[in-house]
Amino acid sequence: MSNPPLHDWNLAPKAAIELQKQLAGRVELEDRLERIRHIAGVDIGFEESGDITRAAVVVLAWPPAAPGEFEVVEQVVHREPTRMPYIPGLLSFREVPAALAAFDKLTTKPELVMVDGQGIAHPRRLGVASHLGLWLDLPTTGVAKSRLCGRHATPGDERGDWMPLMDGEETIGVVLRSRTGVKPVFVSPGHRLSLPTALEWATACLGRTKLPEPTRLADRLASRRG
DNA sequence: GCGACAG
DNA sequence: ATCTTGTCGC
Repeated sequence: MSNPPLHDWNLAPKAAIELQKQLAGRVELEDRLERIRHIAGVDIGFEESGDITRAAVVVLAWPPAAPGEFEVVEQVVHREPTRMPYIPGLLSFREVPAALAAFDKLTTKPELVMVDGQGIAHPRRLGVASHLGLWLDLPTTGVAKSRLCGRHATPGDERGDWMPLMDGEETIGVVLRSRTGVKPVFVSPGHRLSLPTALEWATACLGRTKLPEPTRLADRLASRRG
């Protein structure tokens, strides 16, 4: 893949926050997708007590052979020294550099990328999925296991039930019951796609577990299990 | 000042 | 995120 215009990642919190406000203005929430043939899942894990950051990308073929049965086309792992501590709201500065390096190793070019974390459901509308989407210049959607910001009612108990995630009058994502009887996931568009489309793809990629297949497989690989 | 807080 | 065994439930 090409080398996106990287900025300085090692910024002080205050400077990082200002940069997020700038970059948020570049995020596109209109659908701008190519025909989907490959969907990538991305996640980051840590080794050596957190000293090593491990980025994993798994590419799945679309459509699946059978509902919920995806074929893994390619998967890569990239390890590098951890550069930033975890600070709520500034997650992308800790994870995106490693994710970009992992994408550089990728041979397949996905038309859609699912990221473990928030898209625009972020205080400044620049969660890790949005930030990564800008630098990859690819459609991305965020699927997080818990809430960062916003308020919402409890979605129904049936798989597929959802409720909007609101920040004041603004709808920033949806809380989706991805599996009956399990805590819901938080879906929000990252870049180059709308919320309805983000929800459609997150739902379309569901297997029989809580997380959509792209993110679930990347999660396993990043935690050196898969 | 007091909570809340993706991974 | 990560450290960790068994155990409850479909």
